[in-house]
Amino acid sequence: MTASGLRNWQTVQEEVLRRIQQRQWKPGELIPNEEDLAREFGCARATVNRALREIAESGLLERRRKAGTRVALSPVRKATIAIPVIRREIEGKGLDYGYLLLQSEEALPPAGIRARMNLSANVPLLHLVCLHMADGRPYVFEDRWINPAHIPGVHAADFAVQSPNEWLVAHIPFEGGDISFSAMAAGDREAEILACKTGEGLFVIDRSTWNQEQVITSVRL
Amino acid sequence: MTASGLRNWQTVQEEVLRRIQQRQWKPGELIPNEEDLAREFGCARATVNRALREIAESGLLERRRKAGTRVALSPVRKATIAIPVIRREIEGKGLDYGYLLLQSEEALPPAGIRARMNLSANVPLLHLVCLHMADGRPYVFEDRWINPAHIPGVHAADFAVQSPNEWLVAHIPFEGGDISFSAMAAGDREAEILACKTGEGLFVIDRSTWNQEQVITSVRL
DNA sequence: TTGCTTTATATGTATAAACATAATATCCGT
DNA sequence: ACGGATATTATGTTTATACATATAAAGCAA
Repeated sequence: MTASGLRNWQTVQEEVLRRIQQRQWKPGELIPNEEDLAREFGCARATVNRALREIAESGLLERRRKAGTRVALSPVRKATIAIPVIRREIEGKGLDYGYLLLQSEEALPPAGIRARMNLSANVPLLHLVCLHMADGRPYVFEDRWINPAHIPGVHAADFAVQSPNEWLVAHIPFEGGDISFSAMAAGDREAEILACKTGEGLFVIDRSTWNQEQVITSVRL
Repeated sequence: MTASGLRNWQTVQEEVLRRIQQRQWKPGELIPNEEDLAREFGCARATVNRALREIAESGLLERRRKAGTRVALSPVRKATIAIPVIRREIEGKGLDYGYLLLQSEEALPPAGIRARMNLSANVPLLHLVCLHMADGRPYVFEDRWINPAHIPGVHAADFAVQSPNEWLVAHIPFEGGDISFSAMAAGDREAEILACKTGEGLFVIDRSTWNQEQVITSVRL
C-alpha cells in the first residue's frame, strides 16, 4: 500500500476507513496529521481534510485542533433516518394511499401537550385526528395539536382533503424539530381505530416542531 | 439585506436557510447559481458551495449539475440519532450501571436469524442473552447472536464481565450496520426478565452489523 | 507546587484558478 | 417532427496559498 494514486477525497476516505477497520490505526490512537497524509497520498491537504472531516462527522474519528485526529474509542453509532411524508412512504411501497379525517376541533390541550408546547394559559389549539391507510388498511394514526396563533392560514385549510402533514410541509417554512421514539401497547381506542388487537405493540413517534407550533404524532408501524 | 458581509460558509448557510424559511425562495423554485450568490454575498464560490452542499445533504435543497439548485418540494426530514454504548447511556443519566449475563451457549439459530444473517447451513452461533441495569432496575435486554467463525478471539472473551456490546466495540473493526425499530408487546418471558407487566409496550431495536457477523438486539426503553 | 503567559502546532476556513462531470439545450440532418 | 451529435452551463472537485483558531505544551513567576 502506501499507494501513490489516492487523488480524490473519496478514495482517501476509503483508504482511511480501511486502515481503521483493519486496525492499522487502532481505537484511541492518534493518526498522522493532514499534512503527512497528504504527502503520503500524493494529494493536497484540503483533500485529506475533506475526507477526514466527513469521517469525523460520522463519529468514527475525533478531531481537535492542535491535538490531532484519533480513532474514536467508542464510536457512537449514528444512524440517519429519513422521515418521509406518509403518503410517499405508502406509495413508495406500491400501495394505495387513503386518508381519513376523523376529528377536527378547537380544544384545550391536555397538560402533557401543553407542557411540551410550552404554553402558559388556557390557549385553545386545533386538534386533528386522522388516519392514513395503505391499500384500505389502517396504517398510521395521527394525533396532532396545532397552535393556530402561530400558523396563519390554518383555518382556511381543508384537512378533510389534504392531510395536515402535507399541508404543513407545503405551507409552513419550518426547520428544527425534536423527535422521540417509544413503544406502547395499544389501548382500546387505538386498537379499534387501527384494527389491531388490544395490547398489540405500537410504535410511537412524538414529534415536536419548534417553529412555534408543536406536533404530536402517534404512528403505528 | 443582500448584505455584503457574509464571508464564512456558516453565515452564508444561515442566510440561505432564512430565505428558504421566509419563502423568499419557495419550494420547488430554482435559486441563483453559486457564482451569482458568491458575488452577492461577497465571498468565493467554494464558500457558497460548502454552505449549499451541507443543506443539500440535509435534504432541504436539491442540486443537479447543469440544472441548478432548487428548494426541495417535499423535504424528507432526516434525523440522525445516536446509538450510544448502553453503559454510557446509563451512566450519562447519572445512574449506576449493572450488567448480568443470563445465558451463553453455542446453538443453532432460529430460521429468522439465519435468514437475516444469510447463513446457508446448520452453522452453530454463539447465543448471548444479557441484561443491562440502571440503578439495579432492568433497563435493556439484549439478545445477540454472533458468528464465531468471523470473530476471531470471541471464545477467549469473558462475557460475564464485559458486555458483548463493549467487547465487540473494543475488539472488532466494524463499519456499516443496519438498524430497524419496531414495537412489540412484552411476552411472558420478557415481562419476567424486565420486571414489567405482560403486554406492556416494548421498544425493539434490531441491529445487524454486516462486517460478517450479525447482531440482534432487543432493547426496551 | 500552582497558576498565568507565551509559543508551537494541527485543524479549520477562505480564496482563486483550473479542470472534471453531468445533463440540459441547441443545432442539424434526415 | 424526430433522433442524435454538439455546445453550453451549473455543480463537483482539486490545488496552492494564506490566514484563523483552538489548545496542548512549554516556560515562567509567585
